[in-house]
Amino acid sequence: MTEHTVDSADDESLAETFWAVASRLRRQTRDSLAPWDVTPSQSRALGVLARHGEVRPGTLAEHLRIAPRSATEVVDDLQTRGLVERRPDPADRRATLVALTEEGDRVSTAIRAARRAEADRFFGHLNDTDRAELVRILRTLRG
Amino acid sequence: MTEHTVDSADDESLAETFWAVASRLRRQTRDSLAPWDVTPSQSRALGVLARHGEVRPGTLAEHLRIAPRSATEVVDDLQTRGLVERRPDPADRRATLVALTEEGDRVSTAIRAARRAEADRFFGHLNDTDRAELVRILRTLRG
DNA sequence: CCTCATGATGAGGTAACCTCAGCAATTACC
DNA sequence: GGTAATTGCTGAGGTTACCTCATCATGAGG
Repeated sequence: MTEHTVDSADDESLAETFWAVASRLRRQTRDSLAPWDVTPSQSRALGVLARHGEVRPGTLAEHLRIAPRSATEVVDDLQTRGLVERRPDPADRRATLVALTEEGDRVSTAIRAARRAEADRFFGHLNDTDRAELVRILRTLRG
Repeated sequence: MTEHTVDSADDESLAETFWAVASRLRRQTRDSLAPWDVTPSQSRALGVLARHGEVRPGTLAEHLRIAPRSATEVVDDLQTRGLVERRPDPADRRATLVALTEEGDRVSTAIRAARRAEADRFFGHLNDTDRAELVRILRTLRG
């Protein structure tokens, strides 16, 4: 009875295995983000902002591949935490621009480092070849 | 402006790519399950029941790698849909056994086929070698 | 029997999405 | 230059899939 009681090799294989990995990664990510009180989806948004500078919510949504309405939500959360601010888009008065605050910038840098460390820990069990293979295959699947 | 505006190669790479794939797969799975009005997590539970026969909620939880309380929930849902039934465990009067009903059995068989087809469609872009590689690597990561 | 562990579930909560409806500003077209 | 359609954002409200904590019954060991 010491056995793990986890579906293993007998299984629906690919999809099932994929999800098992996904949920392990999700938990680990959540934990590694805990020090900043930032959720995974918020951290993804911070990443986009750090990479692209100020963007409109709709653009953010495209980058994150979520519905525009959902981006509004993430921005709301980040704003209450003081990590981003909204300002009017001078080019279109319907639109808003979302930008990192100074603290948002600091936090996003810290998180970037932490995420890198975490990814190393998670994917570090793989040797370089396997890691490269994995990226390549996943890129194919991403579509 | 026809461009996809999607973070591509410039990226946090592995983890990000992984999640992009995950969400594509999630959507597709959801859609492919629609004909039976069954959610992904329910279908996973059905799969376990089909493979292992009647089990206690707690055991189901272990197989699905979720908290026991959450298994109760999935079982509730499946029960309202008439796909599983609960019966007392003759060996322990605290416990309950969850088993597929006849319809649950039929549905789970159908779903198994559909999921296989769907997985083929999704992972079918890969050649056999890549598919094998992917399984192997994911198994390493699953822990 | 008395205590402690275990199995299930009620209560209540969270993250991360979604759709649909509505308002405001812009653009397209005659 | 005036109406019509479109675009950008957000309120309202919903869903899925989880979670923890508390409770209650039963079981197992001393």
